[in-house]
Amino acid sequence: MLNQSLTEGVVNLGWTEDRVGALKKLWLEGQSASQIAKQLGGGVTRNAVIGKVHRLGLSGRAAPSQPARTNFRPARPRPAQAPVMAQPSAPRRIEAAQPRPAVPVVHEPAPAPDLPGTATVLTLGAHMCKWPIGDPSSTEFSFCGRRASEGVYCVEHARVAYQPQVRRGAKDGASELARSLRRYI
DNA sequence: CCCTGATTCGC
DNA sequence: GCGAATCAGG
Repeated sequence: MLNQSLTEGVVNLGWTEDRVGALKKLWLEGQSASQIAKQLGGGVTRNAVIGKVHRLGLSGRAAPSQPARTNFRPARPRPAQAPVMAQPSAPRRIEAAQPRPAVPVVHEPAPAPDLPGTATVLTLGAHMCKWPIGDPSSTEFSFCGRRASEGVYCVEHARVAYQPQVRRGAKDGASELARSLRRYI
């Protein structure tokens, strides 16, 4: 069998129509540049993907993972490799953002305050339980939201929050505490 | 420190 | 045209 695996590993396939098509598809699906780069393979980096996306004019999609930065970056103060003189008659103009269809802002419906973990920082009222649910850095983060009775927590969470003290000296008190806390994590 | 996209500019 | 380097930000 002849060697047909010379192209294995890191290879620089160009932007064939196939790959460009895949890029468009994945990008429009909302995949991040790094994810796309990973799937395309061929040693393409996320920078390459982003660069291609811009060249294709695909930038600014419906569901960007994160809002792009708002500040304009002044210039790139890079340690110049060669002291080439600047072009006097070809100043780079600051291109204003191209007019794009305004992105409709979707408002979430008010969550039911009955179920724990449905109150967001926006909907959390004064008398709602402020026990955190989930990872605070996640978009899924929320608060318990039930009626607060003991301080800022509901009855159930107040018991956890205001545990007076661990009975030291008790047999295996630590694991007992851990067990009691486990259901709240 | 992880990640995101944006931009510049040497190649 | 390409993409590394760099930036700004979550």
